[in-house]
Amino acid sequence: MGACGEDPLHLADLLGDDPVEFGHGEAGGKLVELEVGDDVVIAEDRIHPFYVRLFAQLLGDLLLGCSPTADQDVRGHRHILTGRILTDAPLGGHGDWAARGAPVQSGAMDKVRVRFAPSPTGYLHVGGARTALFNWLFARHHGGTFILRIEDTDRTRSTEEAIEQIQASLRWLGLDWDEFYRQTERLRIHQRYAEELLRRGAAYEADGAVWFRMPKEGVTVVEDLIAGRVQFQNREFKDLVILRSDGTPTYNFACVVDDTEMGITHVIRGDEHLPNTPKQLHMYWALGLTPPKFAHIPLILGPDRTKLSKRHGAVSVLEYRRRGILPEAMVNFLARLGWSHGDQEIFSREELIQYFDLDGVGQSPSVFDEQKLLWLNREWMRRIPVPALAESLKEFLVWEGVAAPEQVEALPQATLHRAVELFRDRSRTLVELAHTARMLFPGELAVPEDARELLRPELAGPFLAIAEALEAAPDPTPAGLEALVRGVLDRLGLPLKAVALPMRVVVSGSRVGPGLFEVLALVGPELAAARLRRAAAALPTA
RNA sequence: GGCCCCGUCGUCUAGCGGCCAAGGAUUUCGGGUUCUCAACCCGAAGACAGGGGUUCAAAUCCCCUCGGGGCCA
Repeated sequence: MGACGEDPLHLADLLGDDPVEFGHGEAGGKLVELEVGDDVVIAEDRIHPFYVRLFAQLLGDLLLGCSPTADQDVRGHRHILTGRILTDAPLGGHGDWAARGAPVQSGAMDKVRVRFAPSPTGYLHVGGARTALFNWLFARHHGGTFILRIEDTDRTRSTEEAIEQIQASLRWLGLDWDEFYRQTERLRIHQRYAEELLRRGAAYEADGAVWFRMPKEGVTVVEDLIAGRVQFQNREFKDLVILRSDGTPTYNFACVVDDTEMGITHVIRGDEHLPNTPKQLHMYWALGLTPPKFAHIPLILGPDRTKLSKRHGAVSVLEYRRRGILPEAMVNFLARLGWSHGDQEIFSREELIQYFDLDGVGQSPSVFDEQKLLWLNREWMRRIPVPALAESLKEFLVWEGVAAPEQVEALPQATLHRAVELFRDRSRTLVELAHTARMLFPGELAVPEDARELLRPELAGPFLAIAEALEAAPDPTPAGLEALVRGVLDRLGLPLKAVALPMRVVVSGSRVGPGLFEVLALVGPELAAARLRRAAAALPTA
């Protein structure tokens, strides 16, 4: 279409009379005016730059037909799109801020938009999860938008399964995303930006690839929200490939383009990306764009103080789920790794959202300490409402082979709830809780090694007497059973101490656990009696 | 090898020049309580990497060294 230089074209002319519904959610709005001349101007305060760009993509051919213009000094909430390069309207930002080393102080800051951008080459590990969490918390704290962007440009190593895993991990942690993208779907956009760089002379073609020109003298200053001011000597830089000969973008370039296109305001990512930042800054500047703010968070280390990786054992988020860690505990733990709020240790999701900000993030790397995770997990086991915990427990009962699904379903809810109440104080994980719950189900309980010597032959008589009494128990409550058992023991002239521990072992399969009478009531007098009888028969004969 | 980042109890951290003979949490070890375990309560042990400055005063600011890590080659 040859709209350039001709009469202003109104949106209505392109799309009919009605204003177009555009975007969704809070960021959505209505386009009221669109002119195609030297510039395309969309005037609508409520619309976010991202959607403007999205729309521009729809009109891509039209825009590409225009003669490009220089970037405008954009003011207010107006978004000016040139024929090829699409720029947003950074509020109060000016191109030379980083050169001067002064962070952008925008009076009316754009609504926060952050992203988590994993490459789908494997499961989500705890380091990535922490980065995702910090981004999510930052977005939620500021009422902004959290974006999940899959960096799947490396097609040989990216898998669909990994994408599923990452999403499942984030969902489990309760980190919901507002927008979702995949990099491979955006190739054309990357190429368009590369063309713009070529046109501006900031890039050149060689060996079939497109190279970005890096400055070779002076210094580049990165004003990091966490690391502070970091200077790089430009003589260290070499030109870098931004588009490979096959047309795919390289990491730094794709990152800049996507962050621009998505209107990212804060790039919160791992410290390992800090050396990439000056390269990215120069690309923003070459494009006439105001860069987002950067916040590089210190890495998470393994016990050997090297970057956490597979070598350190369990690092997959879903692996911790399988181990019976609660998402509440994991989130709490991850948040406290590198971030703090005074002396507080336990944070609910709501508190984290309320308190989290970048000024609470430290500068030094932290070691992933499973001990503390386990402690937090038990704390959360005690805080979560019993019905919810019981619900989570059910799948572990099956996974851990404690009971068949139909057995789990057959268990009275009151029993399950009571069991959770009694056991959770003594369990650090749902897995432990599940194993403790084995006593609830019919079947033989193995006598643990450390309890063998408790089962002495002379207990046969008392066991049988108690079993008999239990079979006729009039009151199956803990108090009722206590009275019953104490009565039998009084008749036999035995102190409770003499049989309590062996009984617990026989009835529950362990020498540790809740109060004896709680256990009897929980297991039920019938099952308890059966176990006592079988034990009496199996006792070693003197 | 070059560049960059980091350095408070084993671990997570508070500390942002005087309130610190360094606080909390976890871990470990004692004690109390109980039929056992857990929980709970009380207690113990445990750190400003080292050296120079600046200052009346430094864990806090500056420099060097050492140590650890990351990125690139």
